Amino acid sequence: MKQKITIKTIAKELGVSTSTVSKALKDSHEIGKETKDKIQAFANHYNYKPNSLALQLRNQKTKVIGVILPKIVHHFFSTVIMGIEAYANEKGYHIIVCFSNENYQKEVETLRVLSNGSVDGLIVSIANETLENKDFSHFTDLVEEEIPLVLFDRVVDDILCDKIVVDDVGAGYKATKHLVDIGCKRIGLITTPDHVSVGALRRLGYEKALIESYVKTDSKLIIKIDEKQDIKKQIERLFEQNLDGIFAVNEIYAANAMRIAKEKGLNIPKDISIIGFTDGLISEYSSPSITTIAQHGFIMGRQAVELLIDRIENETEVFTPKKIVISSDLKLRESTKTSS
Amino acid sequence: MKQKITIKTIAKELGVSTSTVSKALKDSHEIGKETKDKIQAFANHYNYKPNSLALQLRNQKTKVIGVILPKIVHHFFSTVIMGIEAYANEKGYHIIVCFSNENYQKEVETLRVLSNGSVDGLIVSIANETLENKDFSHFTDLVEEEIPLVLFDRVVDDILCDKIVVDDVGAGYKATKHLVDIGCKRIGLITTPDHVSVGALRRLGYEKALIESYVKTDSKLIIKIDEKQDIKKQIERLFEQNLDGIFAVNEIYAANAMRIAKEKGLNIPKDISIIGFTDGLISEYSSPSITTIAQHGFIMGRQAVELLIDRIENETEVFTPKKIVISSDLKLRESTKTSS
DNA sequence: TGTCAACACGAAACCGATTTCGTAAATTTT
DNA sequence: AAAATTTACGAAATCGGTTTCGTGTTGACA
Repeated sequence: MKQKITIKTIAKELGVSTSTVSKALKDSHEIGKETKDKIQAFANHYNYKPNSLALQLRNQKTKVIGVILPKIVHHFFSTVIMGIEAYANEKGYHIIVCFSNENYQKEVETLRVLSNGSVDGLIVSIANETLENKDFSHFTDLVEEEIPLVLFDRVVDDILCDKIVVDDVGAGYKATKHLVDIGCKRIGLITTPDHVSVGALRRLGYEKALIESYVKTDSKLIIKIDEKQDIKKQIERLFEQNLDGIFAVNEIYAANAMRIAKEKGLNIPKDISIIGFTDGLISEYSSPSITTIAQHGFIMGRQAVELLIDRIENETEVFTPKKIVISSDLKLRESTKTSS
Repeated sequence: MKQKITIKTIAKELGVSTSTVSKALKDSHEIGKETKDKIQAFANHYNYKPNSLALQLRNQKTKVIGVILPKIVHHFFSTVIMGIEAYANEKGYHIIVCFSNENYQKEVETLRVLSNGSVDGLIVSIANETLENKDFSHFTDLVEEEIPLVLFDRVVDDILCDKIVVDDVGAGYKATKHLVDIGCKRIGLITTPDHVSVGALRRLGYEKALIESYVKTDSKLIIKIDEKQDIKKQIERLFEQNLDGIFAVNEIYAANAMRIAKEKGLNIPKDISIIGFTDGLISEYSSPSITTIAQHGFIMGRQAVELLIDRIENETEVFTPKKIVISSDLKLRESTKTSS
């Protein structure tokens, strides 16, 4: 890189002190008009830009927010990023995005690297592996250091910090209830292993809806996907059961289920109704398009960063962790019957 | 945030100088074993982490790469990010991701903010608006300052820097040629306005394939989508023509085309074959699944960052801009006939 | 016992800014 | 004309590290 022009360069070149340059560039009244003009013209001509590292060091704040996501090739998470970035920018912050790739070690490492002054605060959605092995000390350490932290979507109660979550129970309930309402009697659930909290919560909603509607729950109708194995094969086993409705806790599962149903010659939605989760492009563009729970990722991201910036800028307040629940809507499309 | 523990704190607490602490923590031979142990134990106990801003300032490098994308809720771009992040991490770099949202002003602003020392180099895919109004001075300024810059996918020749592109002409040719080969006679093209270079290039490939196969090109078969208006309506107009094949320059256009074809009662692929671009989830999960040009975003990202880090770490070399062309493959699926 | 090297550590400069405080010169006040 | 005040600028500290260059204390050797 070319030798950057600094305040020192300008000072030497114009035969003044660095303090004079600094003040002149800030249009301070302390500096005479002539000197000011001279300095400003010079700086302008050579396209001087103050070194942000120096400023960050001096001001003890970076105006940068760290974001750690389990993955990015995923409609929900990329939508959340958009929400975060939009509001962050509005407030003069930038975001540095990292990915844990659902990997515990990488999450620990990334957290370590980002928590050494590079960022003013962090927004994180926890990696699956971490949720599985239940070791959250890297997060509690962070809380200990009082580094502002907001968790979203995948959260755990043990970590004392602000949280933004979807009303997963409510969403699971809404979806299942709708299936019941349109006349489904045997509703399958395609979910994640129990350690993924969102999956477990959505299942709770599913069960609640069934119980409330006096529909028998049947563990044979519930299938927990192990993502390390072939997803489609696992879902196929669900179709050995007699089904007239499916609630899948994400888009991919729903799309897979739909494909299998078609392969089996079932008509969607006449023979079987399907509801997914996450209102992504698959749901929108597949045919039939998939009725789904819309998660409002953009709003979640925005809320998360709003909360975080509030923490960063109002440190003085006593700390009482907030938990914001974002409600989610059922978006009716073609994969569900319109009524019984 | 809690008062961070610094080298100064440790020095004062243990009654030594900061230089001693610094050296002790680096296990320098200059420091006696006893002192070293004492300092290391103390630092360890209080979980001392060197302030990265201070180091970056001193070393005059940040080990951070800035990435500016037009959008993120997009399979191709998020895949590219993965590729960038993976290799960057391997090399000890972090990435700070920003979005132009296809907006010229935001691109200028973001570039300005990132080029003041926060990053060692930049990877950018140019915003549509910028391509349209053809003002690239914010990029040429960057080149002027000799800040390492790599452009990918959406590039322009006027900017003298490294570039990673897809072989868009070749890809367009491949797709169209395949349609011809399976017997399509009237092949529609759904593309972008001309200022989007990738769209224009893919069209070139399309035309080349047709000419080569002695198929008449017909401008009525080519439709340029204005994304500010309703996409589906625009594509519907294409169906007023007699068609037996469609090449769409992205997934969304292809999915829309497929939906319209279905609505018109056409059988895919019997009545009409469709090929898309970008191997995203839509192509994979729609039914029929869409034959598509796979862009290898991960590889592109990786190549881009490889090139960039090479530039960053070997500044001494004379600068001759490289242009790497990533070839793309046709991924056959269900939306095209298997043969004529 | 004087000399020299090795050892263990500290002072100070540096990275690029900001900001407080001090001060010479100019101007105003009395 | 002496005193007070304003003007216009510079010196130096600071942010949190690293690194070069001393330097005082040992111990070994002649």
